Amino acid sequence: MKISSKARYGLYAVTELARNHGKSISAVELAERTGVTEKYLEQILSILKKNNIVTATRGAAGGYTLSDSPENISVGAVIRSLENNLEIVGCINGGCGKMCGCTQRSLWEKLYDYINDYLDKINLRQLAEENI
Amino acid sequence: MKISSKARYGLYAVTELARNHGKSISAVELAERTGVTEKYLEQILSILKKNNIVTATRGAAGGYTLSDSPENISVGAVIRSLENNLEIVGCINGGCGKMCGCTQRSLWEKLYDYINDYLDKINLRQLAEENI
DNA sequence: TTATATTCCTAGTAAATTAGTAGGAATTGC
DNA sequence: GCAATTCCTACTAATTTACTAGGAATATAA
Repeated sequence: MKISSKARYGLYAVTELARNHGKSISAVELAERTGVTEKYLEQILSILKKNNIVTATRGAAGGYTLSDSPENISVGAVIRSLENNLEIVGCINGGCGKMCGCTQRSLWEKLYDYINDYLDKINLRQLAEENI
Repeated sequence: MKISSKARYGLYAVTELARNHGKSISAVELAERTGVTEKYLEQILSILKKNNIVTATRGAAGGYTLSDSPENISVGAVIRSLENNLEIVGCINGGCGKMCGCTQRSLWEKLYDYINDYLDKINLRQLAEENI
């Protein structure tokens, strides 16, 4: 149960975009500033684009920008885009008489709700200003 | 960011022990009831023993019991024993001028505190009685 | 129109972690 | 002594994560 580096790297990138809101920053530039390799960061940014967190413009002088102002983008939205397994455990042995996920279901459901609530309360502006 | 099956299986096992508090149950028996293979469950139980969650007695008629009454053992204690990565992200690029974990440190620290608080509020008795 | 800088797309590989298997030694109760 | 058990350790398989790589598509500017 840990945060993937993909999610952390993505959060680095959008934090940097939040600090420069309005400007378009290329993947190369973001890679340099965050210390993540360009190609890997491109993939991460493409996921963020699909999830409408960032907007990309192609061609020379292109790059990435936040799709909305930093205070309107929650850390939760970013993390949910990049973190694959922030999900509930299903029923493992459906109706087989053994123990199954159902005993624990409510436990994990609530836990994930907690996590999401917490992450949704923090926005990129706060993160950029290290005001958490 | 998901709960490992090791942790879930371990929680199955201790839940079953909680339901039969006082009795000693063998790994074979527990494996049968939970649907986890015996050898794997043995390993899980040995970790729980090291963390003083369960007590084992060897030899014929031996088996496992909870080290304390179910209401005194929190789900958090069980999960922390079995889940390797319930931890804070350290500084990744120490003082290198790139972005590092420190920007996000407070974020993840608080998140993990939240998670632990939540899991510590629930004890094995509640889980056994599905009273969550 | 040509060079250049960028995003975009996809396939592949390497590394790490998780999950599970296996065998047998040590211990205990009958 | 035998049977049932925990305990210990090494190994393998499967899955996921993390990255590498190449090049097509697109846009800008000289």
